Amino acid sequence: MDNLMNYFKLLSDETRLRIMVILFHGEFCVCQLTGITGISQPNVSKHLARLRDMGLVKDERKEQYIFYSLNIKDKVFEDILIKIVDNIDNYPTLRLDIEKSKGAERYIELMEMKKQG
Amino acid sequence: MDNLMNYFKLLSDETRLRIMVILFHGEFCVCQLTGITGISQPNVSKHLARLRDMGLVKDERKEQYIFYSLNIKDKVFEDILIKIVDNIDNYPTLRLDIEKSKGAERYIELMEMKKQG
DNA sequence: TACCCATATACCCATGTGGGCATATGGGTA
DNA sequence: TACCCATATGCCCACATGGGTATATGGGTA
Repeated sequence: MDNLMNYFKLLSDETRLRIMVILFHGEFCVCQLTGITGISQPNVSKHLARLRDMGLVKDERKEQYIFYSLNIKDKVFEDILIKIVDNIDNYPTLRLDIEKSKGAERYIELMEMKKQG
Repeated sequence: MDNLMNYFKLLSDETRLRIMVILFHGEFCVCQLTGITGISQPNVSKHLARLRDMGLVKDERKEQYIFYSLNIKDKVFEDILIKIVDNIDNYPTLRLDIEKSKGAERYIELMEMKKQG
């Protein structure tokens, strides 16, 4: 039951709920998640760390970026997430995040452009 | 989305999670919930009040006892609860609560006996 | 009215939490 | 080696939360 409660605690925070739902739709790096959500980079990182420590998310470095993706083993928790995603139209913020996530390469391009000045 | 987050926050607390799962199986008064769970009466009352304020639970007085029952209108939330109950065997504490709830009249009888000395 | 009893509330404490900001880390490259 | 940059972490603050104990409330009954 502790696990179950921890899942709910994780989803009870807006930042984490948004991150989880975005990651449900693909893998994204920190700068993309920051761009999509408008949440500060340290904040995104901190919540990702919590999700990773809970084993719900895994990370993989690709060149200079670290990509996160879901890593859910608990069937009940997975079904809960699916339930949310299936009803995404009820949750405008989540819906908008998903829309923006479709153009998420943009946030990496912005990083590259910034480097080249 | 705020509602969704509130649902998760409610379920992230052990006391409330247990109460919700018990109420899923019937209606019970405060003293029964106290007896089933072993949680103190003020604590049970406080959490019931929060659940009532969220509109997830309703109360009805019957003689000297106040019975609480579920009052869930949100389909997503209802499905989440069902998901938990369907997998109750994964959660020993919840399972034990349900077992004890089957003999919950006992806790009312104890109250009556106490009155008569 | 006065009392009883099931339930609700007030107050206190210790603890957990999220966010902002500054800064550390560490892999890649020159 | 030294530097750059994406990401991670530390520290701080304000605030919410949960539980315990004591007490208030309010419906029923005499």
